[in-house]
Amino acid sequence: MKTKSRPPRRRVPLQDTEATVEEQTPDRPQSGCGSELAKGLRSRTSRAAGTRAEGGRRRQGPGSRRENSIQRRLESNERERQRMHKLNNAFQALREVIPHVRADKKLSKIETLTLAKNYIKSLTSTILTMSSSCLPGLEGPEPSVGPKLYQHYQQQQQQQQQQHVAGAPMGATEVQPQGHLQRYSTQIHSFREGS
DNA sequence: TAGGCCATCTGGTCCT
DNA sequence: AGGACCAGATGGCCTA
Repeated sequence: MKTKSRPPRRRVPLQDTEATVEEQTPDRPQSGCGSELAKGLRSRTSRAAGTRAEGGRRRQGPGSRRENSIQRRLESNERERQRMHKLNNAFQALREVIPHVRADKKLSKIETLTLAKNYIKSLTSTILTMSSSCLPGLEGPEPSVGPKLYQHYQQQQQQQQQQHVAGAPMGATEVQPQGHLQRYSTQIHSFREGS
């Protein structure tokens, strides 16, 4: 297990591999895995760009098909990195809202997901216990109770909207316990819309 | 040193 | 066609 976070690894571009040594983190030499293409590319390009005046092949300059292919690959790698960074940010955000015993120890991804699932279950159970009298038909801590709870919330929202349209004023001092649910609802809708 | 965790690259597949 | 997503491979870092 880890006790401290690591600095992000630096990528080593497939092109100009040798020229980018200074990009590497000092205590974190480059991962060799992704460099296979770079190695092959380096050896091949050095041949192509080298002193081979003899022989038939025209030198692969910028704009060639292979150069374009490599460029696309590099762009794809960059997008993939960004995607993984976003995923990791989401994991971090999740870690920060999950209570766990050892706050000094960073949760792994699998621990984060497992704890989050259990946390949601326990919260759902708590809600049901506290409000079972007001939410008929939602008794019991069953796995599918989350969607039911949300369904009930939606019904409540519709009723409130109807009342509002009918002119029934919402009490000015009325407590709004659905703040988080409201956000949850908005988020679900935005996910559905792909935003 | 082994094992766990992670970042990154890569090629395939799906989706828009 | 191009981007998003996914899973496998690889290798580095850290801890027990």
